[in-house]
Amino acid sequence: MDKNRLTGAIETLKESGVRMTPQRHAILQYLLSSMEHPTADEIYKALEANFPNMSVATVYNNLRVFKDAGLIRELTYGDASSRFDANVEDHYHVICQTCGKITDFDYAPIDLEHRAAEGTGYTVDSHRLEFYGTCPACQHYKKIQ
Amino acid sequence: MDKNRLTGAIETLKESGVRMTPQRHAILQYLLSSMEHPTADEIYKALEANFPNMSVATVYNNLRVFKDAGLIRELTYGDASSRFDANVEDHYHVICQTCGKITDFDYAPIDLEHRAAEGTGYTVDSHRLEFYGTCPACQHYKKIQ
DNA sequence: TAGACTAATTATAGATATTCTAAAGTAAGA
DNA sequence: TCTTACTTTAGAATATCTATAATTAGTCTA
Repeated sequence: MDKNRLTGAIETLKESGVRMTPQRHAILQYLLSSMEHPTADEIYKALEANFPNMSVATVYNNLRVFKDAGLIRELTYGDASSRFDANVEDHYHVICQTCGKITDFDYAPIDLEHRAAEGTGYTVDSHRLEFYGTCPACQHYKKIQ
Repeated sequence: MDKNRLTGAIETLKESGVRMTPQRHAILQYLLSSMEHPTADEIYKALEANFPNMSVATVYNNLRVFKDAGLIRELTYGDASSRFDANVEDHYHVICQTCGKITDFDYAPIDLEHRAAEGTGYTVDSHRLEFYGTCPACQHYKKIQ
């Protein structure tokens, strides 16, 4: 993991008057090191061994704190639970419809917001674009079946 | 509502071996006549008067049946409950972040799926694009406040 | 460093959305 | 009409997430 991102994130939180606690540090570290866009429950389970007394509510509370501080993004898809992405740069996602894996797809943001605004009378300030298909692993699995 | 869409939908279901029941007919009719992208609960409440004994489970069951038959699409957003869209033609949505209203935005589909596939190794077969902002009514409301 | 103040964590209960189960009902073909 | 398999119903079960209250733990000040 990029150590600077963690220290930068801690710094950002400090500036917003958010205390650093062991649980917070661990959740943040896990999010920043993960490329897997984990759910709250996955984070909870991953840290359970090191924090046997940690409550699920703590995970949710802190995810909200991080989100409010602009450090992470919440992603909601068809499945029940939200996923969290520590990459807040502009990027799109490709999602495997077989296993649910989410992969980043870096691409220059499309320029359609003003057209959407014109076409509907809304003011538009952001957009979300996702691609659906099959990841390499699941393609392979389907082939050998 | 377009009567032909309803009869066409019933025909499609028949071909997939799905029986027509009064509840199914009502749910389908409601979906096809609604421009509001209703939630399961909204459908349930709307039909409660005519079907006092209908169960919520029936609404969910049938939405799944229709979805599997390709007659409707399920839309999931940040808020808790799914919305259902009987318009399965290619189109995008603009969503009001203040009141939750969802408006269709007809636009020629963007052509990025092959790039997403190249960039990630996935096979890509669909995409979803949404715009977020403020609807005309909420803009007005904010102005006069 | 001691004490006080405030924020964070924990455990638990609660809210909401959706699915499951088993029994009873019903559409549609023979 | 009869039969059979699919549907509906009611209610329980499950899952995710939030709210609450009590306890714990940082951090600030003297």
